[in-house]
Amino acid sequence: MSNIRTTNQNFVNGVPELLILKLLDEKELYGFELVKTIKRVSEGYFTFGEGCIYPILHTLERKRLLSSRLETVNGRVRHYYHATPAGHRRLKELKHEWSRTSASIANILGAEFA
Amino acid sequence: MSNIRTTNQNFVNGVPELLILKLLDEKELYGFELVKTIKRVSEGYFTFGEGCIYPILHTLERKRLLSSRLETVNGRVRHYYHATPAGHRRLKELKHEWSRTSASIANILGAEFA
DNA sequence: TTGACATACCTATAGGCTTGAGGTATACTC
DNA sequence: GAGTATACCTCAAGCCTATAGGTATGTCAA
Repeated sequence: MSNIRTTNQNFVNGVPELLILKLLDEKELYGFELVKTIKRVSEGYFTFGEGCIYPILHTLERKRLLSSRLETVNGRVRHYYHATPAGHRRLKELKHEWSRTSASIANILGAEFA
Repeated sequence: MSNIRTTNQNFVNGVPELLILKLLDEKELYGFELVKTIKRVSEGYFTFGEGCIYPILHTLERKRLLSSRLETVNGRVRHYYHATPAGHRRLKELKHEWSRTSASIANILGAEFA
């Protein structure tokens, strides 16, 4: 309500999880790369920091919606994540939920009730 | 993420404020009526309880985005709320924000990045 | 006349999610 | 040797919604 946020604004609740599952359902990415990818594919509109993304990755892995593997590149360790079949199903659910929510709001905003 | 909610689900952050401003920009409503109206116009999809709506009404009034008047009907007091010009402007902002967010998500969900 | 239910207002606690600010460590470049 | 980019991580604070209460009046049926 009182917006002290300087990066993202309203309506982003749940969006990080949706985007993470969407991107990792298609392609394996590591955390740092994912943070940048979300910014890039949204053309700078969504800026979810590492403090937002990393904990979600850990939670989703714990819930077996993501699987991960380690790879060392140039002396630095990368955690690559990928959606599991359960993660794929969860993505479908979230997309459906998003689509219903989005349609409801569009419907209300486009109508006159006076 | 871990959804313990039984009524609304994800993606509703900021939606109550948006809908309140939208409805009260068109027509004067009292709190209790507003709660039912949101449920009705969303065809039961959004169910924001009084514990969610009343505090937002108070905050928006304090910020001069809503004005109110009292009316006693059948011995019961009603607080009628209506959007002020500032509330109208805020609604325009939120609609724009919603539309940008919605478009960004639709764009990402509809594309392939693999 | 009592009890149940709807109306109409309100508050408070708890919980989830994002933000923002940190911290650690390696590699590369100037 | 300092600065910047990479790559991981955690934590406190803040915001918002959900849920569960509480108060009080009016109506209607038993």
